[in-house]
Amino acid sequence: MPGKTDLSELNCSLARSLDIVGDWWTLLIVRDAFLGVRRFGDFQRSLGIAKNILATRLDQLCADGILARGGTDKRPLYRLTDKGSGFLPAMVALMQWGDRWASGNKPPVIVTDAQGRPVKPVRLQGVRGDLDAQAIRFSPGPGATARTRAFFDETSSKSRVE
Amino acid sequence: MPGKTDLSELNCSLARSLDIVGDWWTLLIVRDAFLGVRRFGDFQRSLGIAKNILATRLDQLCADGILARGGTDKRPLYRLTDKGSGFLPAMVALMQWGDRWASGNKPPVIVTDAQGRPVKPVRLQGVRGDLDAQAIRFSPGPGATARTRAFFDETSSKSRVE
DNA sequence: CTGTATCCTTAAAGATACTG
DNA sequence: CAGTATCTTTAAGGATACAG
Repeated sequence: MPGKTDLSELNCSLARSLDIVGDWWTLLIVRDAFLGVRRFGDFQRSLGIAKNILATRLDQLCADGILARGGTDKRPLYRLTDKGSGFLPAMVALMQWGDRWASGNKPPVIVTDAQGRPVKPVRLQGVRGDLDAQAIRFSPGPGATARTRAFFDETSSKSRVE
Repeated sequence: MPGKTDLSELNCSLARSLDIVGDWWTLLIVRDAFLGVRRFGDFQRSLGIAKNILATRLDQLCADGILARGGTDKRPLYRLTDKGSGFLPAMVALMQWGDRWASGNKPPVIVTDAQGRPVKPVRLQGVRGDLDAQAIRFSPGPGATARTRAFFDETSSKSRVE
């Protein structure tokens, strides 16, 4: 993977997320953190990840403010920050998509509320209710670059022709 | 990246999702597809990706049933299938997380309904309303392996002690 | 237990040239 | 326009040994 693409250049919210949390191990570590894993060794055994890899990921996750170190210096605890906890909807949406579309088997993990009642499938909601892919639109936002605006102009003009 | 970790082994819904859609280019291609991009060349220019890389990703996305080829053989169109469209909640949740936590700038892309009304932040919903990270629980599902069950036993017993 | 420090290996990105 | 075919490079994973 030479010269790993600099996604931050792409001026895209998705790319910015992926830049932080968009590799396999990182996401899986976050998942484990949601499941209650706190210790270095527990992450390691749970994931079967090499120790040096885990160490760099944990460092990065702390640097990015997704995990915070607690406990003692010799025996740290890693726990989710608010930023990390805020990732829950995205993570569950990802899991649900996998359950729905990428699995012959039944889900290995069930997400419920504290009383064991099911969590509903994550949906997009507008002011008048649920929205699906046909019901939504994308448009250049306040942070859009000229390039992004040009992209939207071009894309929408094309869709008119097709 | 020698011997790219086989996530499917992990028996995790998240891992299964990541196995399919969990690399940078793939996600970004899917994003572009949601934005209305349909042509090989448009993907290429939009993403600045090498043609050989794009070709393999597009092939894989078709093989995985996320995109489907239309148009002519000489001039294919790539459009989202239902499986691909079903990824929308996850993608928007990822974008929203990036907007909220990984961005000093304002979002470059705004998601709205067809009337231009805003899409609400994606939230987890239980039977009684919104749920946050403290309000949810994970438990072994019907597809859980013995290993997964053991993991849950151990994790929950530890959290009692801490 | 929680890491560091090395070394090795290789999958995969990128560039480029070529084809129908 | 939409790829295929090579070739080269290199970032990053894995293993292992060692340290506080």
